[in-house]
Amino acid sequence: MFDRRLVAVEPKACKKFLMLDISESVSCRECTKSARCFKTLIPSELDFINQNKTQILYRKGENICKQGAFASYVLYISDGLVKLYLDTPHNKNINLKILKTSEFIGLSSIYGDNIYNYSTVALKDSYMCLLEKDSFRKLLIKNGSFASEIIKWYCENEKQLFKKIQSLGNKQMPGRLADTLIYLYEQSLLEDTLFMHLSRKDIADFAGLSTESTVRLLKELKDDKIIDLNGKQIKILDKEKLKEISRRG
Amino acid sequence: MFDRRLVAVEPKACKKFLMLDISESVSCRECTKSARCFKTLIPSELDFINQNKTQILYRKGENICKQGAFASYVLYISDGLVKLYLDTPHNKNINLKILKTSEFIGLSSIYGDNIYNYSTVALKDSYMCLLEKDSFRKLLIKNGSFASEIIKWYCENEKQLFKKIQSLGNKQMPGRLADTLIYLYEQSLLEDTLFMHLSRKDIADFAGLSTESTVRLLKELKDDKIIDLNGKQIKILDKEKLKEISRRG
DNA sequence: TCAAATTATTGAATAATCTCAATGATTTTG
DNA sequence: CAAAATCATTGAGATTATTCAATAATTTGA
Repeated sequence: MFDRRLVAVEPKACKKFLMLDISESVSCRECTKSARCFKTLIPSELDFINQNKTQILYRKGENICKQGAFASYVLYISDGLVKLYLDTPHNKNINLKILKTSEFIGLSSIYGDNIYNYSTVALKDSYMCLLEKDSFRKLLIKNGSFASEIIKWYCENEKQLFKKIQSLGNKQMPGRLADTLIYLYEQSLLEDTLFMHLSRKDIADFAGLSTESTVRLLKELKDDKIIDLNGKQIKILDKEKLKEISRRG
Repeated sequence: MFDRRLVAVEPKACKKFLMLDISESVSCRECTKSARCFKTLIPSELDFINQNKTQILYRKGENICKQGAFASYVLYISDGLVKLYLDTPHNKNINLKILKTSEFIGLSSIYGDNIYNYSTVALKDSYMCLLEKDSFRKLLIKNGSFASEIIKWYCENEKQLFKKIQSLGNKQMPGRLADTLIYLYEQSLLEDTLFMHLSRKDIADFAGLSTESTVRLLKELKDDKIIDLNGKQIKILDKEKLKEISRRG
């Protein structure tokens, strides 16, 4: 899976700590978890990235990046599960995405304000590669195919954000929750422990609802046999009906 | 400004018609309205774009692209003013952006689904360059600096969308309207006729409110001497207070 | 393992926002 | 220019969604 030769530093010193890579990490050439865009790189370019990266383990619950913080790296999930969200005061965040192995975090810091525009937190222990922004930038300029793959990512990303805006902007509670459940369910197909890592508040923050409203609606959906609730585990029994609810708004 | 050698075709035949370019349009090499990214192109690349573009005039009120429609071109505003919005049923759209001269429309169709993910409408008569997607793609691959400039655009774009999500997702009416007014006011500094082209419903659709709520809140802001209303014209008298309202949500 | 802390659930009251309907103002069109 | 159409404004009532408070269930940590 990933390089296991990692050692925890001061495991009891504080609740949230980093595991530092004290060994040679997997080189980019041999990495089996590489994103599609890396396929466009020639070996010397891969080596170049390899020389400008660090591997780190983030523990479950740790913030990987924090909205507003100085963005020194582009992060790449070499193996993990991450929640991406917009930070707001009053403990009412907006969850945007679940990120899984082989996805980037903080791409926009390459050319943006040099700060992260969102926060991310590890939903389970996650191994990350930290790539230097400068190196990344150099590669983009040198290799148009690589840059094109990044642009492809942005196209998809934009589409997702539009969907979110549509959902928040003119759907009512049932539609918003349906959108959320459909999204999370699809993610859970790729990462079957997903729901075990999500609280009701997490789901509420995805849908832009209060936790209480979310709980009530989930119960209704259960009573209508559209979903099945079993503790944190959620299963969709009638996806068509959910989609219909999503459509109606 | 732009090439005036344009002739209306069948001006009385239908309310909405295109003016077709029956002359040589301004070549990309000489164009003074070019986006920053075009500066990264060498003359032969500019000529290449030039050979693969068409110029068209869209009349005020005409749809330039329609969400869900087949996306054959990337559009570039050579001179104009455009509203970008998400189409929804029940006549309740979400306005996302005001686009002005030198901005792109439909960039994401380059690598996305081959359909537009949003609609755009000309707020005033607008001259557009239609660029072939294929040519655009070829340039991206060939010229990493060009691609990097496009990525820069995406970074900024993403930031704006996050802002929108924050606003819709956890601000109440006053905060959402304040965000909208601040945004539109800044745009109006660059295009002073802007407000004359916007109805109350347009403003409401930017803020994600009903038209009636928008009207009521605008009146309150006027009574509090935070803005000045004069028909369609809106002026901000106390930007700090508006920002405070935006912050409070 | 047990107590403390956190998370989930439920109901009732409250607040936010929208819809509908009516009227006035402005713009468009023949 | 006058009628028609569209847009702006206002109030009242209905709807949607949140908050607060209380309790139950689950998880965490010593």
